[in-house]
Amino acid sequence: MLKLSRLTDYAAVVMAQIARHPQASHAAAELADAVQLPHPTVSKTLKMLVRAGLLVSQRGAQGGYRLARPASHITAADIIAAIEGPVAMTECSQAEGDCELVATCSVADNWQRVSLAMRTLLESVTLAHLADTAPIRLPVQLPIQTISLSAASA
Amino acid sequence: MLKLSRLTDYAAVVMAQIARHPQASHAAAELADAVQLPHPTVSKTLKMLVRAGLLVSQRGAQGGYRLARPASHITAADIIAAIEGPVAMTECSQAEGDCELVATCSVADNWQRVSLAMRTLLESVTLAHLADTAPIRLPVQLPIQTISLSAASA
DNA sequence: TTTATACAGGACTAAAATGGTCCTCAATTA
DNA sequence: TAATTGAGGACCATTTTAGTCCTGTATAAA
Repeated sequence: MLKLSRLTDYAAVVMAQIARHPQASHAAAELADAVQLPHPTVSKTLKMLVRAGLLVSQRGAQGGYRLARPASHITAADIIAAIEGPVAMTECSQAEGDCELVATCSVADNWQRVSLAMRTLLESVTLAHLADTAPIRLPVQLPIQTISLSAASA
Repeated sequence: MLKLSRLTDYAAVVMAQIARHPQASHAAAELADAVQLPHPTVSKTLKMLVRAGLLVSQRGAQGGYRLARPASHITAADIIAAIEGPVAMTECSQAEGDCELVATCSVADNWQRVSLAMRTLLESVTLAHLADTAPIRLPVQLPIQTISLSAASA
């Protein structure tokens, strides 16, 4: 289904919650309560987001989490990558490319272009967009083949 | 990783193989040999593609598979949907929407817009594109917010 | 009519990913 | 020093995925 994992969904919701109050430090318990999800799960998600460099944490009383950088500089691709690893539609779209069929695979090139387009799309959506209640605008309604996406432009 | 399942990859490769020789009927064994994948697995994939209406099959000697319609009318989204079900990034982007948190979920709207954009992108890529060796062109390099994607336009 | 070919459908298994919980340790602050 | 709060990782149950195989059925050619 080409679906995000549930944890990624949680991550987005939690990040949006923090983004709406960027000054404050948010404890895991507080966030779990705010988004109506179990504490351990939210906590796990937060730790992943810290490791990915999207959040900074502070221990101890009055500690908690806050954004590592402005919401407008955190993208949907960042959040997805923090939980699921890099956005890549196929094995061979990854850097390491451990698919041994690349040689005989006739569609690898074009799948990778599609994959790149998806990544570009996800990079164009920021946390500020997600947290906002106003509809975001996305560049996808043009007829195909009007605009070039060369493989080299990555 | 927002990755396609391996079977979906196989499906794309097999479909491309058929698309390159649209007149002939292709037996599962022949295709498995052509794409260098095990017969049972290719066979399973083919059956799924038939059930999704992307291929038509003929039994018996000289039977096999061929495209149900021209390659230019089969999209990447079709192929993905045939194997993995409808393209939807989040639970709540699906029709049935069995996520009971929608009410409290603050990002549902915008995730659905992103999901829609992804689907649109995948629908704009055809099997003819995938099977072709020429680079495809995709509409994703525009700056964000120049073009509107309203939720209602689905 | 018979036989070989080739797909249909589904059962089945092994392996991996996912979702979720919990425990112990470390840092910070009042 | 005690209370708070995150870090890290172990752990388990469940689901998904990948892959194989078996039995049945349709078709075409001999």
